[in-house]
Amino acid sequence: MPKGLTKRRPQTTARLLEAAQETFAERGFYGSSIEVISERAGLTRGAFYSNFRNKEELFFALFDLHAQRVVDRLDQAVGELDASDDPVRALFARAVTVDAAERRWYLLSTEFTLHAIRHPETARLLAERDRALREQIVGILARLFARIGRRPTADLDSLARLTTAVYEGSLAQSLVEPGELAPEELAVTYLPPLFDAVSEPVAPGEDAEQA
Amino acid sequence: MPKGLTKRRPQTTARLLEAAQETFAERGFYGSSIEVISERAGLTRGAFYSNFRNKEELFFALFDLHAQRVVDRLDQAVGELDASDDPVRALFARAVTVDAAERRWYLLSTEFTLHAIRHPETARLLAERDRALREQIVGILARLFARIGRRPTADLDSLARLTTAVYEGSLAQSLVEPGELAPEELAVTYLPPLFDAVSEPVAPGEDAEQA
DNA sequence: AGAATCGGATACAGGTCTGTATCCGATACG
DNA sequence: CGTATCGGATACAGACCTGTATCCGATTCT
Repeated sequence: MPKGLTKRRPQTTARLLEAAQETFAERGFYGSSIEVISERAGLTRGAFYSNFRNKEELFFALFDLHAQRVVDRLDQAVGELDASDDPVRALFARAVTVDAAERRWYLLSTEFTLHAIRHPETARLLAERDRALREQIVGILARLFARIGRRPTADLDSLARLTTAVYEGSLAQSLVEPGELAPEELAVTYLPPLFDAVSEPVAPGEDAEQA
Repeated sequence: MPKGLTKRRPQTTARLLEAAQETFAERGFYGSSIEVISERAGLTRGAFYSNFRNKEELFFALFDLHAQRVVDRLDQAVGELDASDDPVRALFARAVTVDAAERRWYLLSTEFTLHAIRHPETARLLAERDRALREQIVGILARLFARIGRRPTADLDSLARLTTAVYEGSLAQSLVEPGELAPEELAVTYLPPLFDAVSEPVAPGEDAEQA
């Protein structure tokens, strides 16, 4: 519950996050010292330590930002679903855009995951974050099925895992072989029929809601 | 062309490589200092710098060792191909074993690849190594097709790339979801029919060799 | 056996990074 | 307007790590 001159604070935090994003992109997680990040933000390490406990916490802040962006985009896309021929395909085509920022994030999170594998405490934190994000996605999937008048026959959590795996796997391949494969292609092509296969139409009468 | 007491040399080199493997497995590439590796080998940094220029060169030495193992295993498996119902499947089932060492190597090489992405000079060296390995594999694939009396209709280099991609992609997934998916499964299941699809039988009369 | 060389140990110089403790100007609030 | 607090800067202490230069015992070859 801080009360004081809390006006400059969010500004400073934002500048650090911005600088971190750029620095991580150029030099990776290990290669980015706290000093360089702070300098890039036009601040000193003092400011950094006043805002974050360490570099890991900084990464997690970026993680949260990114997760929010993903959820927002998916959420909005589900909300704007039209009654097209293949609504699921339309959704992925809209929501799954792999731009430069997305590629950068993939590289960073991969590096961080490898780091976490060697540091159990960090791995715990990361897994918890992953879980929370997946939970959000499960909610969106549920809304999606409701929206298209179908009921999933498969476990939504595992479906969320698969969706993520396809997306990330495709991204990895397109990084290794740039130009050979559009990163969105696998998801857009294979997920719609899959979603169809793991769900069934709801009977006309029943569409009551339950949390 | 060294002539002197070259008898202890290979011993020392081997001890350093062994220690590097263990240390990298426990602490990753970045996390392993040359000092720790040397100590683990029961030597000092002096010995290390007498045998390798730096940590990267050490990694590449491990790369060569691993590549040789892969090539040997594949090569031998092709040589011992029996006239079974599905020879390609039999080959992959034999040659593609994903043990703990293989998983460790995957983690290490992935970390190193990310490192290389940020260091163009290193990336060049890595790409060159990859190319050389792929060349070996192309040779093996050629022998394989000859052995089963078929002629490839697709570019062997791209087929080698795909094979590697399937293998590594599968490995990545099985690391993320241990127990859900046997790492060999995708390769064993999907590659045989694929190989069949990209080749045609040779006409009975013609089976002359050409380098 | 002696000379030349090799291989690894030791010592040195330099650089980088982290985290903390302290300080001081600025601001909000009474 | 004065005071308490906040936020960032500065300074400090300590830990690593790399690469090189030098040294010395051991060994091969003649």
